[in-house]
Amino acid sequence: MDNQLVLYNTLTRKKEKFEPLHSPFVGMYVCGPTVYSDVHLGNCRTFVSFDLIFRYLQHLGYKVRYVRNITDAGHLEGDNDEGEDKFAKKAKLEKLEPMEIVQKYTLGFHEVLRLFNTLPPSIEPTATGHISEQIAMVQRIIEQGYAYVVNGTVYFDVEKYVKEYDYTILTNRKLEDMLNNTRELNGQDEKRGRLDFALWIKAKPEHIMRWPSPWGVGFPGWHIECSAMSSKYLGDQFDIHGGGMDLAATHHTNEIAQSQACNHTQPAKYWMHTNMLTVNGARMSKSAGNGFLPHELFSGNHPLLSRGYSPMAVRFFMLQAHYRSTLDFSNEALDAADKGFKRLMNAMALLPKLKATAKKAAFKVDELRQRCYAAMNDDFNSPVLIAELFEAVRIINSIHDGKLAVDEQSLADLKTLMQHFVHDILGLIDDNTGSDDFERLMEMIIALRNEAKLQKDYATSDRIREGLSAIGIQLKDSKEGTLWNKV
RNA sequence: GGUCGGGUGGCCGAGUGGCUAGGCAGAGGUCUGCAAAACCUUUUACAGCGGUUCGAAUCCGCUUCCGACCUCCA
Repeated sequence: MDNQLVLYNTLTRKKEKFEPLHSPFVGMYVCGPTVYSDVHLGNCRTFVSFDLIFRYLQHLGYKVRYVRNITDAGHLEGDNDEGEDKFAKKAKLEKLEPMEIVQKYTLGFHEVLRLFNTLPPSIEPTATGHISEQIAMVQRIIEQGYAYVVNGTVYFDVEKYVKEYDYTILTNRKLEDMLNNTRELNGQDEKRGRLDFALWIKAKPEHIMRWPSPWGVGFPGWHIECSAMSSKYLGDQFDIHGGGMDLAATHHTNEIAQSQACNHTQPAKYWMHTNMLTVNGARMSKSAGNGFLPHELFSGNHPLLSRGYSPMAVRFFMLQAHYRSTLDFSNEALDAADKGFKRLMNAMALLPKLKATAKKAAFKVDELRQRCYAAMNDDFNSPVLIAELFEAVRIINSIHDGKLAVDEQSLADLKTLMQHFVHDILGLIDDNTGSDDFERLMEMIIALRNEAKLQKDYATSDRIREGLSAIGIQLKDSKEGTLWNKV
């Protein structure tokens, strides 16, 4: 754990040395999806980014407890706690029970993240499974004097809170500005302050998802679930709290307020926020309707897409940008990433075939490894890491071509390096290989072609090559024999 | 309107004061029966203007354009 990892902390707006509260244990909480519709790609980017972080922390030897919630209750349409319940609305549309909606989209979410080769979190708690914890937390906030009850709904008292705590610590906004910019609430306003938000909401008669509470039948507010579940599984104070940047201003600001009011501690030491995925420069979002669904991207079945891209190519594409930068989506950019990814995977496939050729290698694996760690230690800079790995690709290809000397130890080190950084940390695997039968079939075809070549029957050998090319299989002749890969 | 973050070569995307990532695309070469792949070499940059400095893509100021948040979204 003696490493130089630094990460950007939204709380302080600068990079800080990573020092866990209770090393080697690390607690990390990431805000998960609200499962009332298909995950779109922007969501996936956030989860891929935190997967990279999770993987790297584990690689460094930390014992990470990664908690990522499933929001399956309490999230309302629109603002001001007066909108319709998202699950109830969707349930009506699809003529299903709200929990059927939850189940359907939770399964879909898991399937997509599996395709992206993200590791499952250590704990994946649901909001509906933690109603009593949320009620207890609301109760405690009331006891501490930071919340009030109006007609069965409990509101957080921001005005009281700001007297003792910094409400805008995460975004550095000025409170007056926020007050001036908050829209007037139309009609039946129960809140005392314009910035107050609901911790527990009284259920209207038609509301389906409802639970009894000390304040009557209702359901939890959107922000309280994360505070309740993070403190349950990670303690009142833990190391990393993450989520998309769009959550910082409202959701995370309110989470901090709730936890401070309840426990009088800042819940997380480091707050990490991932940037947005954009399409033609504009944020990909559910409401803008410019989002792709993952399966549309994989199949290419979308007006904005010229073809489909494999999940691993898309993961690679995402990791080629830093998690705090916006990433713009286009066919051109995806094509470029796809080719680069295949180049990397071809080198990975070549690696086991390499043999030591000399007593001393003509390159230094140690220096390369150090640069790889330096990249990741600098706030998980995967694009720089990938640039270093392409140096390794060049080395691997040159060894294979017989143009670069390598000794046993360097070769072994190179293999370990690639295994660690490509597979374990970046989480990239070749998703385009064939089955064993397919491999044997290709061996046979290549043998037939080589026989034809030996007999200078180029008409036949070219026919085989072109025929394979037409079905997307590329042959690569070299001194070591003929290799193939899917294009 | 307020707050914040950006504008890097044909495209994507790193890089915070000098040693000018990387991928894709383009050009030339080596290899090859030819090709592909691979390898080598190579062309296009730091929005504009001014300032600080021996030296700035990198720091400061102004201008301009774009985006995010402030309202559900990762």
